[in-house]
Amino acid sequence: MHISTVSRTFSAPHLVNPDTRSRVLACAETLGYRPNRAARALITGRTHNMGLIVADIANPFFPPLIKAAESQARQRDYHIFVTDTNEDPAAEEELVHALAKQVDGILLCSPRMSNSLIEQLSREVPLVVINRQVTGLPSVVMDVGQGARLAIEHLISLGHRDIALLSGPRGSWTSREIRRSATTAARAGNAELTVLGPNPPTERGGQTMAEQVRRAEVTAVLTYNDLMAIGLIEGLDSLGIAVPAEVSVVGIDDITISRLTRPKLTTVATPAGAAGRAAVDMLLQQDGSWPGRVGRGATGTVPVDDRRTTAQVTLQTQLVIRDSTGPGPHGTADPGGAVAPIPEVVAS
Amino acid sequence: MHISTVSRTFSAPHLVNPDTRSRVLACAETLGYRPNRAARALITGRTHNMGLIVADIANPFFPPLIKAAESQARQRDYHIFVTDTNEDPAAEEELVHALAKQVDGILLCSPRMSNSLIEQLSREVPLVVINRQVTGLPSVVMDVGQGARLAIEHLISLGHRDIALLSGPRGSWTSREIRRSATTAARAGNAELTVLGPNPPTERGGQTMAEQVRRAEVTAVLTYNDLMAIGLIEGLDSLGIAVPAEVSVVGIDDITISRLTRPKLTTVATPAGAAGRAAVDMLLQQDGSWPGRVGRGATGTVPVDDRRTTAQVTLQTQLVIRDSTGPGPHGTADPGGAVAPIPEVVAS
DNA sequence: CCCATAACTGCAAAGGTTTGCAGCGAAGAA
DNA sequence: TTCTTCGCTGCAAACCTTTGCAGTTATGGG
Repeated sequence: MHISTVSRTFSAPHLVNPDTRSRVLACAETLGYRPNRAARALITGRTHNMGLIVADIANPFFPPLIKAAESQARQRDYHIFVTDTNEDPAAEEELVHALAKQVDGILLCSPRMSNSLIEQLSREVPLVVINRQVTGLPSVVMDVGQGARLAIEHLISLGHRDIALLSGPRGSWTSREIRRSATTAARAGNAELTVLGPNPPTERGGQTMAEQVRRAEVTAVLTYNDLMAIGLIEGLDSLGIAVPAEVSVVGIDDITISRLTRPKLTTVATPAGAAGRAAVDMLLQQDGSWPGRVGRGATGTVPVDDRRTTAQVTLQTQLVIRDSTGPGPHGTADPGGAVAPIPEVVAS
Repeated sequence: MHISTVSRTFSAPHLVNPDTRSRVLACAETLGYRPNRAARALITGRTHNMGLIVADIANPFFPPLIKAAESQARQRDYHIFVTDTNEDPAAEEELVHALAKQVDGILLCSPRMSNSLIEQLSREVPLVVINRQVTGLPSVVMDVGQGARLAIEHLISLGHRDIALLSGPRGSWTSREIRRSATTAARAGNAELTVLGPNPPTERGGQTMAEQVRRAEVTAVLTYNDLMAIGLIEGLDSLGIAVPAEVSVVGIDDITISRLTRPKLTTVATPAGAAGRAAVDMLLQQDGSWPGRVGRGATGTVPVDDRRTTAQVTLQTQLVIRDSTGPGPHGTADPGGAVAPIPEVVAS
């Protein structure tokens, strides 16, 4: 019995006689043999792994995305390797290089690198970016612009005119998007928007800004994410400022705990799970157009414009009104009841 | 210039003439060449990757452990691939197999598999188990037994005599440990311990148990982890039962949010970061005794007793008293002030 | 009975790197 | 000068699969 027969029993079972096949399998069983995926990858050019690089695994925003991506990948017979960059752009680049040859593609989630660096890296390994738009690269973004607009409009309808925005980390596309959208929404509603930041996107980041929020003399705050909102509420609390009685706070993400803190957080829900699934599928689709075992191997790169599709998926967001927002100093402009839920929608 | 020279430039720079070396480097730069780690692994038998399998990445207990392990590994020039099993033992086994040939070893964190399966798998790839003890395998455990004892003693000192334990998932070594220790501690203090479970180790798992906790007519509850404690408090709240006025609740883990909920959670702090670092180091140490490129390759397995060291690291835990525990119906037996902090200690 | 076809199986090259061994020239020692 | 030694580089095998091609045997049609 030849090695190639063994190989075929595992990778193309229909090509081998059922008898032989079961003999091989029995033998493999007793020997504890399993095909070496690394060696297989060497020749097929397909590892059946994909990488997922996130900024901070401890941020509760990511786990649902990760889990959704993992289960989607599993269905497609792929495995996902997750790694964490500690919000460090340099670590991001290094990880892409390290993963490049061990995976068939990488999901870049909320990358902090520059656009040009991302484009450059995309010539080395297929990339899909999440929460960012890079020309020529497939991406899935959650429409935080719309979410920020809804949040600001909600605050304005509650009678708030002096609003602060706690922006996110430098290099975050999402943060820029929120800022842009919040600014225009505030202007449209005759409200003043004070931007405070950039800040680390963590609970601590929000907590330490409480003092500055007080000094800014605003009656409402929109934060880059829920973690900062929760931290801010905590910080305001220890300054003796009540939420929402004196200051209203809106977060973004709708992480699990935002339902568990007191007051429960008003926030913009982002469809993290859907984003993870969509990103996996986009990567798999793009992957088909990459050189498998053909091409120049290790040094083989692909001209950016050769890509079949550079689809952009946009996922809708949705305002969830809970207890951290209340009427502003000028009284409520309208009752501000619960906003009709907006269905999760995929556009391209 | 020969390929082997290029190879040496990257893997053994001191063996090549500085001039040649820089010429190679320059050339590699312009060509965008980087050594193919998969191919290298094929021959050296070392991938410089390690796997980390956790039960549920969305459980805030894991991220600090993951991050600590990652940074420790990075210092040792290793990368960590994290994967999630959704609390599913079958997924655990499958992942070990999938990872086996792509990593130099695997960290099994809170595995739900049977001991015998773990031992069997350990013949295929080096394994270190976290939060579990498996004979013959290196492991790092947090002393939750001690933690549970401290928690029960704390409750008893507050005057509680009827205490419930919300146990964790089936197959969890930690849960058995907690139960064992809590039982003896309760008996020693003349308290009655009612065990309720097994339960999914999530917020929902705690929330849905509120009704049963009420029926059990206890005045205090120890839960398998913080997530369940938070869920339980939520559930009791919606039943109109006040914490800690009517029922005291103690969690285990001291996850970040336990400081942010109201009331702030009394809990047993576990040194997750230290555990992650210790596990990485143990794996690296064990790794030295494994057959690299020698041995029978794909089918090569190692007799369990050939292991150099089967060290067991135990990390101390610590009770953190916050606001979710208060005096029981019989009054406080002692003032129950803050317990002196126990330093993080590594024993073997 | 012969030929075409089908169903398997064996052969060998390829994929990118590492590494023991041998070769080569230069420098130093005798 | 001749012999060692040293520093560097080239050669080729090996790692474990996959896969196109060719070979073998059995089967069915003419």
